[in-house]
Amino acid sequence: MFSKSTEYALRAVIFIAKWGSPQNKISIDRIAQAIDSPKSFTAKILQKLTRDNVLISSITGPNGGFYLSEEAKDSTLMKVLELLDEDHVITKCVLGLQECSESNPCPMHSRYKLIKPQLTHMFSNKTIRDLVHDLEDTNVTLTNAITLRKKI
Amino acid sequence: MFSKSTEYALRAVIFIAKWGSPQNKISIDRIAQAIDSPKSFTAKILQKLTRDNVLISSITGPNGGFYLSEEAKDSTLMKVLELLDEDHVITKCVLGLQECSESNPCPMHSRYKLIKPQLTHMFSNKTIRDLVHDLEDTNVTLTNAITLRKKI
DNA sequence: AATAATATAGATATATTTGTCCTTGATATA
DNA sequence: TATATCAAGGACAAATATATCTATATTATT
Repeated sequence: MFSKSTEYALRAVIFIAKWGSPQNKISIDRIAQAIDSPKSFTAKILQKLTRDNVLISSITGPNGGFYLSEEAKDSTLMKVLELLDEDHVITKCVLGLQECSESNPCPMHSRYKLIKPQLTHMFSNKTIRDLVHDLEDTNVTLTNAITLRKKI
Repeated sequence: MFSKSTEYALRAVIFIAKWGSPQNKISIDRIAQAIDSPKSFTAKILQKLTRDNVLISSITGPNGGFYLSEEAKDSTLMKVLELLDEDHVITKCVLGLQECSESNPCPMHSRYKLIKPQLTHMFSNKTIRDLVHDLEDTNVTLTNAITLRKKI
């Protein structure tokens, strides 16, 4: 559904939000290992998400790394999609028509219009803080188990 | 959501099913113009869908072209996704984890599992015949109006 | 049999995505 | 102030997706 860039970004943001804080920043090495993504490529993606410190914050130097401010944790994962210009994956016509709408519908429009809001809702109705909180007492994962096994 | 290849394929199959028959085959020129897609590229994609005449049938030579047999019209659009190996767009983990499952869920799993079956259903609960029939008396489109305007 | 119209197939070109590497800049700490 | 540790940024490389072009095979019609 999403590009690899976006998949990495979503996983990274959740990981950073869960384990990072201004007092405990997370290095790109740790992030890439945790979410099983190519390090340098992930670094590039995170750069887009740190622009203007809207979502992710970063600090260089020793004990530097990435974290989310408490304010940033009020954002939703939809913010990630927007910053990467990938929200169109959800919002655009499934048949790729540029002007698909209620008055000029594609053959799938009447059906997809019932699903689209659910996808939007899925990424926008919970703050990152809530999402991470939900995860605290579950066995949820962000890593490919198959990769973990290789590393062991 | 889908690749351009898949978007073109879905639009093409619907168009061919609506206007084509063994007695009235549709040329690639007409298809590409109707669905607003690059001709040669679309031809390549249709080749994949004509393998073994599973979905689209084709005949070379004068008055040749593409059509769907009555049997093929019993298929669903899910068949297009399968033939192009794009059903994973719907079925795979939204965060890109290879082993995301009920027992090893990603943070979005519990939410996406409610939507995934609806997406599958959307592409598999109606035959292409039914879909085309639904379209007969509606103002549904398969073309980018903006492109139409350019051509006029 | 010749011709024209069609899809098929292969080669190539272009654009985009994904990925790596190396240098630079920033900063905490010794 | 020197050094080590971190992200930022730029250049490049590889893989994949998208697109075009040309030649070939098939077939209906003349």
